[in-house]
Amino acid sequence: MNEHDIQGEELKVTLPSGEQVFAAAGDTLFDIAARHELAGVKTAIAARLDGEACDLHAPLKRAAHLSLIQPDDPEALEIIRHSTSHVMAQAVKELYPDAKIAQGPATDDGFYYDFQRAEPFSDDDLVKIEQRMRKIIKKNQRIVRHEVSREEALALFAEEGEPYKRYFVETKSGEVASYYEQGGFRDFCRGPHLSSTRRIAAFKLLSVAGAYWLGSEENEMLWRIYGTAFASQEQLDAHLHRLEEARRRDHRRLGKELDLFSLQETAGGGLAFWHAKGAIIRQQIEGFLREQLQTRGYVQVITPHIAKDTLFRISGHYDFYHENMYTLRTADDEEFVIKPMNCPGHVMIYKSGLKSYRDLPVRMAEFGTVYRYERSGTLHGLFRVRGFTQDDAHIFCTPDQLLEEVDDCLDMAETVFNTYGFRDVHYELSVRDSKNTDKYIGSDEEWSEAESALVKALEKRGLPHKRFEGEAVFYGPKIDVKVIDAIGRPWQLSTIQFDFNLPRRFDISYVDADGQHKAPYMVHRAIYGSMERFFGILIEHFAGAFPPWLAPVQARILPVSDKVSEYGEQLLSQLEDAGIRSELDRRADKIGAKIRDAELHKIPYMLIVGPREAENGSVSLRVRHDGDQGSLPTSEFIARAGKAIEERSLKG
RNA sequence: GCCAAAGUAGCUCAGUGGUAGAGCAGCUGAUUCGUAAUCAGCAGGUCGCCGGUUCAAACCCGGCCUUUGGCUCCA
Repeated sequence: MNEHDIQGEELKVTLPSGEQVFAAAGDTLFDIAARHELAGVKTAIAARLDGEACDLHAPLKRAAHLSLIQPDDPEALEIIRHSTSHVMAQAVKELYPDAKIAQGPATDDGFYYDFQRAEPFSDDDLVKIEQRMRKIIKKNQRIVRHEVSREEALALFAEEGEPYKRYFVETKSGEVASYYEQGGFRDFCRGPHLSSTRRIAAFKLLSVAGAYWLGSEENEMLWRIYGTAFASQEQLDAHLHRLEEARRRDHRRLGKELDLFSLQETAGGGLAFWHAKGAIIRQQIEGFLREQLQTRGYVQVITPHIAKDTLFRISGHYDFYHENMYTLRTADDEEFVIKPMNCPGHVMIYKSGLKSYRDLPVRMAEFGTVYRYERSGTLHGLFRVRGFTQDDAHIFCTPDQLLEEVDDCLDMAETVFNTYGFRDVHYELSVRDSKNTDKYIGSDEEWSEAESALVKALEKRGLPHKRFEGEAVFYGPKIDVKVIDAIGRPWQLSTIQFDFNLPRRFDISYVDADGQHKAPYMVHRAIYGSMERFFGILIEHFAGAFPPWLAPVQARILPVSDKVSEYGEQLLSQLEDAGIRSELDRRADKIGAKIRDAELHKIPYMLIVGPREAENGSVSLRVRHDGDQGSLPTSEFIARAGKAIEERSLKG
């Protein structure tokens, strides 16, 4: 901030090796690095001063630690992408001078830039813009940072006719505004950036979409162009390959192909129909969790789907959740609400009798189906629906039971995720904004007690977590759990969430050892979250190739010819008796075709039978993806498959 | 909800104003076959819906419905 003109002054620079050298103030970081022959000067994307990324050609202003950011550094990607977005904006301005630039940040997996323009951008335009970008990159234009006063920046963008940029200068700039320039294109930007356009090694424009200015529906809609960039063509190709892989695994596509579920236009959007095969999977994932509930001391309850508005007026949902709720009016003019949440119902059950401290903790679970109105544009396969079933539970406990309860929730989540093969799990702790405690319900004591239970439970289990200040909802702190699927995508599944609001609103209590009525702590927790969404995630995680315990059809018998069809029928009933979900391929196809069909249906066990097997009561086992396993007695196969199913193992 | 794109057989998709097509799946028949596609035949469509233009519309125009990609992650 207060860097005075210190041109020429000798400043101490600490190199990554620990060596300390002197450099003149005003020397560029690149020159200093080059002079002292820092490793990778030529390949560096940017520099790092005291840990903070900055331009390679930024002038040295103070004594600092200096290091270089290389292309494989995670920070490098953000810089590469941000610079690519500027080049894209430059290309757009060159091709379509009437376009106004809005904003163009790097994102998690690429970048975008928003433009205002009378005409939308077409796919053909994207191709043209890409070509122009390549030209700009080839020209090796220097990307130069300028620092000017706020007023100069305002004047500059006024002159360029860029109202959106002016808005950003007005709202975001301090006394000094920085802008970057390359090839005559100027963009108000904090940086850092690449030193020249040539440094962009690999990029691709992906799509165009409408996006509201500042994300608000009140505002006009701008055109957003999405793209991505990487440090090398290989990395870009790998990324595009991942996108392709994600498309291949798309649960909407697999759901149709494997006859698992559908969404019916006639019934309305966002309502899932679980077909027979999908329903089998649902029963398995639900049954697994019910076993967990059983062993972990939960009670399982069932609450009504609709309730009088009164219930949701008490809970407060009627007021702050009204626009997401479906309501009904009866002939005798009573209002009913289709439940958007299970918690009020569970609180009513808790409240239905006097509770002693000896009754706590009460762990109340329900696969509760809720309906929430979502705007049509937000619906997305099974991931965003209007009707879904939560594996919901509410724990009512005393303050000294908190830690153990949170710990058990984490333990349950871990057990469950292991079973599905989610090895990589992230924990996120959201706490209140300590500077602004007014907007939260609950006492300071409750908040700190709850937070400490969450933190201690995580620490006790040795689970690293990220902490988000001010991210808690108004009624309590929470832990969100994210899992990483088979192709590296994160999904937020579980949540463990304190609620200081509902116990107050419903005025629930327990009688403590001292005879006093006290308010219990209340914790919401879900492991899968929504059964629909979790199902969608599982379909994509397994690419439809479910492990034996989940597979709707676990084994398919493939007779080599109808000479052994009788043996096939006999085998089918034998397997069914053993509790293995099986099918018999009675078609007159050749064995290769039957195998192909079974593989495409992703059936875990294929049992090929011919005269040899019929002779001695055996099967020739073929395991999905792994191929021929040779012959074995039927009883042995039943034992093997039975074990894999019983143990819920991921492999056959 | 808003913006863009799309909607043709169960599925994937051709079809730019003149008799609606292919592959796969399905059915029938032949083949009786040993680890990812045997051959032949048959059947299958109000071209999302409603209206308009035209001698004539899957195709052009308008409206609606649905789906898809998006809708402030540091300027």
